[in-house]
Amino acid sequence: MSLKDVAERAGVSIKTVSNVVNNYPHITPTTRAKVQRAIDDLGYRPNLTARHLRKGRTGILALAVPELGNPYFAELAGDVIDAAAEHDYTVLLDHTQGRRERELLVTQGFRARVIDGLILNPLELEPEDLAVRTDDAPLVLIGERRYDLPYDHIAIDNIAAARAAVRHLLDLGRRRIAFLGARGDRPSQPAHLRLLGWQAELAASGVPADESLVAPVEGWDRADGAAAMAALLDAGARPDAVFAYNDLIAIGAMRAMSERGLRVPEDIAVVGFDDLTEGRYGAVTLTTVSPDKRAIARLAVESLVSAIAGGRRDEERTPRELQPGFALVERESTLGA
Amino acid sequence: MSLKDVAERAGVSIKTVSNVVNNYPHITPTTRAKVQRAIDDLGYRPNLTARHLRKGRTGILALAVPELGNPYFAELAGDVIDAAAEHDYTVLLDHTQGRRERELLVTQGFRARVIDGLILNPLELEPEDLAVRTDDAPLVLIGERRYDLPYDHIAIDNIAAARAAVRHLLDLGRRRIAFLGARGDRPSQPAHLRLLGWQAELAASGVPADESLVAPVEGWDRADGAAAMAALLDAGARPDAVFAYNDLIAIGAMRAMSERGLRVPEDIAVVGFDDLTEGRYGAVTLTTVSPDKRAIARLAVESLVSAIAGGRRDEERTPRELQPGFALVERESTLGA
DNA sequence: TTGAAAGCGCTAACAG
DNA sequence: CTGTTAGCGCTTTCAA
Repeated sequence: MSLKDVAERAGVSIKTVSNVVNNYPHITPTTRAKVQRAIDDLGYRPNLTARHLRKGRTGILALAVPELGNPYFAELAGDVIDAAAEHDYTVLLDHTQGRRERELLVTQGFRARVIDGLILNPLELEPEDLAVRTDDAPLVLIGERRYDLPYDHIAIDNIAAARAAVRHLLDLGRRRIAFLGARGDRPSQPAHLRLLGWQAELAASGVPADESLVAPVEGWDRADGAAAMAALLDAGARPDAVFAYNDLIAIGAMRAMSERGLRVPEDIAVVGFDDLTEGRYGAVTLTTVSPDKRAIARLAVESLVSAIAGGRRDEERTPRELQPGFALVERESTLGA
Repeated sequence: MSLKDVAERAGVSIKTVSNVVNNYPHITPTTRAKVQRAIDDLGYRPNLTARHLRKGRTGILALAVPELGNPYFAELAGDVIDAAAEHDYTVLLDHTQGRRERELLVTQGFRARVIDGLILNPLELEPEDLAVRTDDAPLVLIGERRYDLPYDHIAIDNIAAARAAVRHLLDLGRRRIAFLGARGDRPSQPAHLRLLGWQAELAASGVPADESLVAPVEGWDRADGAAAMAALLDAGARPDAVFAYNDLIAIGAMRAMSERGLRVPEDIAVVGFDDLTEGRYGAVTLTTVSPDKRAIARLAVESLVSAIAGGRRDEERTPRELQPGFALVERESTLGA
């Protein structure tokens, strides 16, 4: 069933039907009614694929995040879907599992021209991977990592956010503040900025940064946090506070502490990062850095939509560094019940 | 850039290029090399939209879940994406917020013909909404609700699963077992089967089903669980166990208990449903019914893919009721540390 | 083994 | 205000 069928049934031309379907204004009410009638009778629905082929746009954006099992990305994805809907775009979701080859595949546009643009949160992708990108769909980057490439990048000020977290712990009188979430193998990678913030705030307060309090993690989930905390404690470290790369790691760490009979915050105060809903419902609610996810989603979508509409090629654009706000949310894991 | 450009550059016809791109076997190596060279030089990528228009299929499935913020659906979505990828399909994700009109919109195919099929987890949709469905993309239903309509339905045996949970509590000697997650306004709705299971298992054991231990919820998140538990306790109920509709409600309920100084499981044992990773990292780990999410995802995708391939119209199909397995995972919230 | 040509369903000129 | 026509880029008969 196509425009043609409707046209035949209504006794008009294809163009007229198209006009009705697209709400083209100058149509006599009689014609419109006649056509509408045929549309209803036949149950006609326009074929968007054909429309897209013709217009060169599909109305689909892709969002690629490392892992939907991480509530931060799930919540963000929901916000992106909502923001995209406001611009009449729908969202195709990918998860890369934080693996470089998957991230690479996504940026190289393996959906060639079914998407109009891509929002990517890279974890392992290297600048050179992005530099040789050939796909011409607009790309917007989100997340902690910065690439000095001609793509808009949306992320909160991670260093400032980390400093605020550490500042809060220092203000509470804690001095032996551990950082959970370094990557031993590649020190410059994802958690870099938050680690820098930790160092900077300690330095600014004249508190020595004890490297034995920096714990590496294997991944970014609760199990990794629990393992890292256990390793830290087993190695004999005695922190009085923990700043975790994210809430999941913080939650895993708290579990490890409770298994060892350590109390939060009396023995060890904990601050996380992401403000997951999950952190508000533990036995001890979690103090955390709360990035403005809605703003991140909105800015990413707006950036992409304008790039698509503008039809500018990436190389011709001046990339923007957009920084939504964040807030430190103080809860029981630092303040007590 | 199109096949035409490549053809011109290679000095062959469009068809030949198409053959190369599609790995059509009977091509002389010389020709293939020549064409491949042109493809590489030009950086040609096939336009999937055009291919789809021609073939009548898009290679995109849609998955519509109530809420990505609920980790159960986020985890399930990840599994569906993986299962779809095995069949060379990609997934377009929607969230309906459990609102009937959004669910309706999705089933009526507002993405008309950009998707080849739809997997839907309805919450509020009524049978009559589905009965008048006109969109002809195959549909597969997942989740607790059953509709007697010609669509495959994939869900674990909710009554049996609920009974196993209640059985476990009874075996531990609990007798005043509350059910958290009824919907006061519409008793027949989503949580129906699990409530039935609660009733059935109590009846089978000769334990009276105390209706004052059935607590309604406003929604399905942690806050709803906390509110329901608080209301139950404030009303003077003194359960010695709680079976929650899902893990989020159970987690919220445990938070409400801990705020009142009640201990889990000493004072009240708790069983949830969904087996979220989150439940394994609280101060008290959560006993829960663990549905086989991977199997649900796999079956849903396979059902859809075969319906698409078969080209059968819904009315002609014999709907199947597929039941993946589940397991009761016993943890601290019923067994203690 | 390769080429020519038709057509998937739609929109956008351009006419009338 | 409405009709005709030419493609968007691809696959697919049908020939050569």
